[in-house]
Amino acid sequence: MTNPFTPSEDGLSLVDSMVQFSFLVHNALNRIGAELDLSIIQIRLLGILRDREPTMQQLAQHLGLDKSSITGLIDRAERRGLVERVVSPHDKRGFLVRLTKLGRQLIEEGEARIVQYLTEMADALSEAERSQFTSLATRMIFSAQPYSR
Amino acid sequence: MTNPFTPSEDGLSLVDSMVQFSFLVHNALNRIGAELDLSIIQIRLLGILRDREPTMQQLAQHLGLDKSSITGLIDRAERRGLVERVVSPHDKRGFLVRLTKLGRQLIEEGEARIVQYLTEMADALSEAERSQFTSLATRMIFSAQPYSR
DNA sequence: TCATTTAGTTTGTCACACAAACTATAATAG
DNA sequence: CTATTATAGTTTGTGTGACAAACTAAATGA
Repeated sequence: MTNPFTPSEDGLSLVDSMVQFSFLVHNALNRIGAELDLSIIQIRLLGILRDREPTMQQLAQHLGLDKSSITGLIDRAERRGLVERVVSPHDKRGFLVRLTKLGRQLIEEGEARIVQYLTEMADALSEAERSQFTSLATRMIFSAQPYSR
Repeated sequence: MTNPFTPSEDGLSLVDSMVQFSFLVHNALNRIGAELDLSIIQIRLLGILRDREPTMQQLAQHLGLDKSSITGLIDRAERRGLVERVVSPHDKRGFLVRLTKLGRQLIEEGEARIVQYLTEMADALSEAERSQFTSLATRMIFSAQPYSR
């Protein structure tokens, strides 16, 4: 195996290409987020809220985080006016978390930039190759074991 | 565009598949790292050191971090005995950063597990499809603009 | 009604990232 | 060959993000 964590000049192995591709996309999300003052976890948060109004609990599950992490995440987003806690109609202990107008604008702008950048990135491929890639990646995504050991 | 930040059940768009694939790999690195008490940034650090003895400066560039972040990163790794600072022979201000035996063992074990998991993930594809994927991903990697705006 | 879950917060701890100010050495200009 | 400037790295201060354990208040249910 060649070192998968540093760019070598050519001829990547399968694993190298998977890792480096992942970092490439991840770094792009990072930088695009930074332009809008959003971290990756905040992008994911707002992305989830785009079409959902989950409880804190459900957010924790969606994001794979501890509930105590969600408190802080929502606190900061709420302080910035991106999100609001709405007391749950059927459970006075809980909240529903909802995007504000500002939050919606921000995530829409962010997603637009992400789509643009990633689409440009995929311009290196032909149309046929792009759907090839989509199909191969999708198959790995849906067959992947939720890593355990 | 469908929401790229939450798994939908099927028919991913190109951008969705890129983002989700990236998260899938990233999460795997995270969890595998956690088994060995390594963060992703530490995995990258040790990975770089596998075949290099860079200065702090050069590490900052490799990792795309501020030099002050490197100080802390190396401090923690050194405290754990994974890495050592060696005074640079030609510049008494600087250091070379070097893997210790323990550090080398750890990154080798980590990389082995990463290779294993990602290889399994790619088992969803045939041999021909795997090289397809490698080639497509590699082309995107090497043609990617270092995102600017 | 009393005991137990459940939802979320608080507190404390740590990693990571940055920027600005700082120290010490190196390099360069006069 | 000194005086200035640049460079390498650390320190300090700030903020985000993550976790675990202890806690509060509401809901459930025996």
